[in-house]
Amino acid sequence: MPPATAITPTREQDYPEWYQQVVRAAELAENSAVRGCMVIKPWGYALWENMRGVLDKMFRATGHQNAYFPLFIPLSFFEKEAAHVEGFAKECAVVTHHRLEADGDGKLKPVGVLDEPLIVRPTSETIIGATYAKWVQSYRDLPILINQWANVVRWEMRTRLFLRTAEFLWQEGHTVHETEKEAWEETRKMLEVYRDFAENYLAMPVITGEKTAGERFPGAVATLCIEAMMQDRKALQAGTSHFLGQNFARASGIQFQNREGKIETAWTTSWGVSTRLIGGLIMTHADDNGLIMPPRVAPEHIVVLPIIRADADREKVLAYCEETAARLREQIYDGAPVRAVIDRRDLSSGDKGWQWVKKGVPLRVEIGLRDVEKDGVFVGIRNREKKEGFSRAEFIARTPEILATMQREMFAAAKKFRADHTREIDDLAEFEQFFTPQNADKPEVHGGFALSPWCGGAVCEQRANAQKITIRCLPLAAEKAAGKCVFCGNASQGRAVFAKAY
RNA sequence: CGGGGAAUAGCGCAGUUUGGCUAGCGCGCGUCGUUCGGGACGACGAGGUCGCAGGUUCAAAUCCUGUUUCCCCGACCA
Repeated sequence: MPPATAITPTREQDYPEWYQQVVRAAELAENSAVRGCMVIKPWGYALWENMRGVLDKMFRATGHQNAYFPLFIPLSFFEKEAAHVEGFAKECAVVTHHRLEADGDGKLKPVGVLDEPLIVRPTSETIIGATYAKWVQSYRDLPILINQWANVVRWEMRTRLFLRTAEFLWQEGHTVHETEKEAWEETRKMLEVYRDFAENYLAMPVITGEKTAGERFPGAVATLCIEAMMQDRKALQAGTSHFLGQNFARASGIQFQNREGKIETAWTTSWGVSTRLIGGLIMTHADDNGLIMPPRVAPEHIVVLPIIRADADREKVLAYCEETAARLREQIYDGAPVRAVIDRRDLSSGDKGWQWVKKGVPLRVEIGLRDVEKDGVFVGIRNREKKEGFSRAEFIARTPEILATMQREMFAAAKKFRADHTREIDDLAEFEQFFTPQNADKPEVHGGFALSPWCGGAVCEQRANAQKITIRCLPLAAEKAAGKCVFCGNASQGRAVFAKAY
């Protein structure tokens, strides 16, 4: 007997373990021999490439260019911004030597101590800032609008595939502006790009908001973020856009002569999303049978599965599959040809089908002799229960629409889930009850987003933190006069999103 | 980094307490045959320096020391 679900355990039985099993069953990534560092497998990397492709277009459309800066940052650069140092020092990988020599026992040991240690970038504000300082002399040199696709390293104590790895892939935008206003506009504009991408491509609803002082990027004046709700109702910070004020410009010496001929310090921003988004995508959409890829970023839209009973049928069925795949590829979905593959592997059809279910390919098209004879196809739509029969012509013609519908349904389902587990809470007892599991020994999935009035005070924020609840953000859309702080009863600044988080 | 658990074939595990024949099982993998529309079956077969390094012993997967990696909880964080 096969298991009732393709993934064991189910989300309800053991959510963290379910997550890992989905990553593995979908062949997205696996752990490597290096502590905290993952191998991203072809299916996972193809997903990342699609995500990257979309984001890259969006960055270009908003006037940005790509460039590349060094992996290593001289320690002295890093020391320049005090808050930044404090925030990242504990998780820096440091290069102290530049040569290996064999010792007597046939082992290699590092020799050649560097005069100045290099840190492996945890983020690139300082090295890019130092470069920009040379590039900027006049207001005519501004703005600088640059993005970098790169890997960064943060030596985290506890890692989880995609969600928090020691090395991860990301993009980091770094911009320089003449005025505070312009830098703020950039910060908000890029947050909006992230929201657009998360919701319209990943089908992952997000709340846009501003971080509290305690949750801010080290060295930033303000950090804006997009926050998503995972299926265990915890929050995931899915992207950030920082208004850095003049802090980093001052530290790096980014100055320019303004229109009046006076020397001024520039205004900078930085913004990033990472492979963590893949973790978010999984925890937003995957079910107990594995991953479900949102069509717009799926590595393949369709897998064609030939069902061959007898050798005599093989040629006929395969020819029909080929023709079907070719005609599918002539269809345009989301501005590009539909991505379809045929899985010719000689495996039993059930096994093969389940592999694709777990990988989350949006549409599985099963084709056997029966379909060939009646010019039909039998289609599994990954976010639906039942497989459906179509005439071939109808299915091919409707494929773009089916994919678009699926994308829409996935977003709607995720949005409903979030709404179902979001509550406005004004009362402290209710607040605490909301975040307390019924079964303390083996906590069940509970809680969600509490929209509660907050006075803006760090003391009240810490009262929440003590219960592992954090203020995810102050939503940009929040109404202002929202009553009394749920903790102290003082006048609130507006409702904050409280949640347990990754 | 603190607490807990783990590492034996690709995956999941037994064996370790009480050291002792040639280290087993299920799935997967290979070949052949029968199959094939929601996880097929039979026969034969391949695959392991028991995480790594030391030590104790006539003898180590098993005992001791160190170390690496993974998982869970906590602190920290994208």
